[in-house]
Amino acid sequence: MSARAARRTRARRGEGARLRDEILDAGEALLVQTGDEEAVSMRAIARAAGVTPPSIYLHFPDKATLIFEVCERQFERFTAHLEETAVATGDLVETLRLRARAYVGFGLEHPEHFRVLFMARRQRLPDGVGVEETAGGIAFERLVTNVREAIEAGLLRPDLDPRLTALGLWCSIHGLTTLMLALPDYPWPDLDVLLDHLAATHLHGLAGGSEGPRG
Amino acid sequence: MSARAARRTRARRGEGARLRDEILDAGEALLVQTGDEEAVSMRAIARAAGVTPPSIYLHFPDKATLIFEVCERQFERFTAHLEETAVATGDLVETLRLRARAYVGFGLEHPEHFRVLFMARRQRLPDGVGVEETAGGIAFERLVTNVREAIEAGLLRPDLDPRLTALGLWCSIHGLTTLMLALPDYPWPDLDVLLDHLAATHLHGLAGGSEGPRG
DNA sequence: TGTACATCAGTGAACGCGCGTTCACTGATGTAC
DNA sequence: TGTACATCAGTGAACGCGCGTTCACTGATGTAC
Repeated sequence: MSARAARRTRARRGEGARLRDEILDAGEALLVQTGDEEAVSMRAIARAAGVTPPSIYLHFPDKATLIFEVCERQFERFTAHLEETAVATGDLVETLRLRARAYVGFGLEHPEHFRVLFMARRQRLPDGVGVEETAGGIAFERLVTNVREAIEAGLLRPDLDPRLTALGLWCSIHGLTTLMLALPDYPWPDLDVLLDHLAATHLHGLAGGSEGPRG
Repeated sequence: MSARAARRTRARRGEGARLRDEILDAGEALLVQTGDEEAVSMRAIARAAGVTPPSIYLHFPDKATLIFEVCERQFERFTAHLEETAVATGDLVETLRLRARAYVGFGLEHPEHFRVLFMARRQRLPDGVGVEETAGGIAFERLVTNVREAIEAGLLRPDLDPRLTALGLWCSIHGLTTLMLALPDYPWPDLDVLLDHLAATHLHGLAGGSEGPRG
């Protein structure tokens, strides 16, 4: 049951960077397979990549940098997954629902990836990099835009602040996902029932038209 | 800067259980001080308690059990904090708001405690213990009751399912807390603004009366 | 067409470390007679 | 009032382990002449 990969054929001259990708792949695979961030050691990664530990240092200065890059990749995959799903409809509110479903779905299907992205000790940003430039920041801006368009189209109340409203949606969906991951023993209702309830809660509060709020 | 405690005076006969509490205290303190669950080793706990590592085994069979008990204590403290806050008013909806504020407040003030409670690898339940019997389960039942009473008092729509509604509230508040902890670099709006927005979103959707939902 | 040499992608062995846990023990405290 | 002894709350040294990282090296690949 060793996780040792097939014997690697050594890269040819000028192709040294090939191992770099293989190391990232191995780190990612280990994260998912073991489901344990602590189990992802330099030695385990080297083993999985079919290489000796010192080889990793030809491509990464230390473990922290390696793990950070593995997470970055994951985040890009996550946001790509969200965007793929979100463009599938022209209905702005329906798009919001699909976005929510995709978010929860990713979390439940890739719990360890999700954990690394959002439940890690602290999301480190490299110096000089603003939140707006990160994959996560960009994805959130798309959600803000989605909400703003829904407001402008009259689907949501005109007095809403798009950013605040997007944050509120994010909180609900993120909370649902993390709670389901953290407390798997809880007798959760059916996911569709939960999402429908959240959608109804938000929409009946946010929806424009004659049945608006008293205030 | 050693974390070694003052030299302990040995417990008298029959008072051996004293060290048990001191060990739990030390574990808890370490968790908060270092802010790192991995830094809480048996040796570090022994050091902080002013005792040698083997002494711990007089009171706990292994590390997993010790850490589990530290977390249990934390959870009880957390729920006690929630209940203290929640009984401070007779207004049911206001009580819900206070509950939310207390929840977020606890998370932001005790990030490591909160992390251990909800962001740990997997919340383990001892065999034969149901969720309803845990401190967390009991606290959630109180929230359900709070919501049910608000519905019965006509403060929330009569067609709402109390449990589902309580879950929805929990998701929003828990999501807000975990996101603020996970992404401290994000330019978060003022907490009061956020909570007011979430309250408005939920209330305008959940509130009973003439402006109810179309469905 | 051959050969000396530089470069490059790795290897193998070792470092010092802190970890969870075990084992045989010590020495103060209390009790029986 | 004294003393032998059981009990109890710990101690000190050691175990085997996997970790991140370093260091000197090897040997295949390509290049200059």
